[in-house]
Amino acid sequence: MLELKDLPDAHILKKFADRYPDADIDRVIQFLTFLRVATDLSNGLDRYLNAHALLQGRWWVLVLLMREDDACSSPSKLAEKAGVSRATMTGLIDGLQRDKLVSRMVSPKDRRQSLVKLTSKGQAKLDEVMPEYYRRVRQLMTALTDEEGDMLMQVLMKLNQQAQVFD
Amino acid sequence: MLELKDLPDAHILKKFADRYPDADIDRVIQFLTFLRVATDLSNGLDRYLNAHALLQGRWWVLVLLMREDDACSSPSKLAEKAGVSRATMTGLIDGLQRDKLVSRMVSPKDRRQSLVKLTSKGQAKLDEVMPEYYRRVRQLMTALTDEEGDMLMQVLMKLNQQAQVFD
DNA sequence: TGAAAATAATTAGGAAGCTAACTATAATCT
DNA sequence: AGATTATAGTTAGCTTCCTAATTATTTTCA
Repeated sequence: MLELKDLPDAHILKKFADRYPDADIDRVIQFLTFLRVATDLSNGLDRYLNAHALLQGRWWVLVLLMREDDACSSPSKLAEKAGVSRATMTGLIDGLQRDKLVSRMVSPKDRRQSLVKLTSKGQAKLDEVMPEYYRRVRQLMTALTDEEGDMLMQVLMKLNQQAQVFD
Repeated sequence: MLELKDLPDAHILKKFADRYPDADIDRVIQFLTFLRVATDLSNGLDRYLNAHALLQGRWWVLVLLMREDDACSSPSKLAEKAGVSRATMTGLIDGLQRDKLVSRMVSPKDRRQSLVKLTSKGQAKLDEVMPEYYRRVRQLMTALTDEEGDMLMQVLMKLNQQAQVFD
């Protein structure tokens, strides 16, 4: 997306502002910086997970399964909770099953449905990854004061309410 | 990643906190909410661009080219500015060239290098997409007060300085 | 009851991202 | 000058995401 270091200089900004008078430079920079910082943090998380032979999408499925009392869910529920399509969830579960971190069986109650279950190997993988993950998130977020943290949440909620502006 | 609507309830949080005592719930929620809102906004931008037969990666290459005085750059410079690998940039340029939005030629000065140039069709595509893009970004970001906008940038810079916590 | 509609999961095909390996060219350094 | 090293770009093979189409099963309702 955008490297923070090379935000456009005044000369370039003028060129864009002349051609596109609706541009609000400060707000565009806020928007792009927001996306860029989030992308960088997401990539950082991926690097950490990768060192444990996991990736963000698959890791999140394990976390969602651990949330369940019986460590069990269905692909469509997981897809909805993870915010991805059911087709994507099929692929994530395929990979996890290949690595034996989850098991898949047909639901006895509804033969259309699968039941995905966290295996003991999957739980062990979480136990390997989560403590250090939590320590690093704490380290990251304590860069913010409590007030900044609260403000950030408030701002995120406001932006979330505007999520349909692009539709 | 995480649906804002189904953040874990107290019962689940206790389960995780018991097993992983280093978890700092509030900060984890801040972190995950940040990634989720950014993902949703990025997907919104993609939906908008998609309606104009563009996608975020390709669109950004066009924007970077328009920033140049001669509408011209090389794949590796573009990759660095866009924050993607050179291999990814090759693919983005392939797609743009197929749609005749950019042209590619070998540099006469250094035969290893390519020169990528925004075509008039590419500029026309930007002129089609950018005004409405700027209006929507303005609409999105004016949900924040000026103070909130300033605070957001300050927070983003702080988080950016911590980008190496996952290494 | 039996046809139509809805639901769950998958497959197919494509985009955008990555690393690692490869080719071609240019620069450097004995 | 010639061998080595560095640089620019691409290719190959992988993951993660998407939409649209397909298959199997269940539900609905005429």
